[in-house]
Amino acid sequence: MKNNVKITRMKASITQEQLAKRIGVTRQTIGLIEKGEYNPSLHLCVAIAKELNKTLDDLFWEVDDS
Amino acid sequence: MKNNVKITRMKASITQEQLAKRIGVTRQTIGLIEKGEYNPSLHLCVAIAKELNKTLDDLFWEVDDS
DNA sequence: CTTAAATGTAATATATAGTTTGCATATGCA
DNA sequence: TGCATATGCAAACTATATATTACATTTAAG
Repeated sequence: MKNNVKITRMKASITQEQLAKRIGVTRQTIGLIEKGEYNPSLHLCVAIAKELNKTLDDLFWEVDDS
Repeated sequence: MKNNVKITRMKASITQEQLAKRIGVTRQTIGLIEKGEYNPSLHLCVAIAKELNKTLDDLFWEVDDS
């Protein structure tokens, strides 16, 4: 479950807590998603993408470690 | 939870059951996702997209009824 | 060296995604 | 008419995403 949430959030200069609050979810949930330890719901993925002005593909599609 | 799974699957000329089996999920799950009554996991969305040779955005991003 | 903010992590609880089974209905074909 | 395939639907069950609470760790600022 590798994804680009962490790097995108940091580029936007907001904290996990700020992102979580705007989406209506817990800080822990954001943390676990960024760590790749969660398999988030589509709803959540869409909410995160919209809040970060990205699309699903930007954040969650074929992400490679590099 | 509107999406393009049903129309894409039908264009590919496969049944719900075939798609489900290839993905490793139940027919009912595919049916409910197509009906928009489920909030599927990211894992599942990715599996469906790959099986249908589409991306997440193709199937699940800002889908409009028309 | 403190203090506060940001993040990691862990236990328990709750909501819901996904399974299993089974039956109903529609449609195409012999 | 009768049979097989594809889909809809519903109840009860299991697995897991997410919440809640709380504490530990890091880092920057005073």
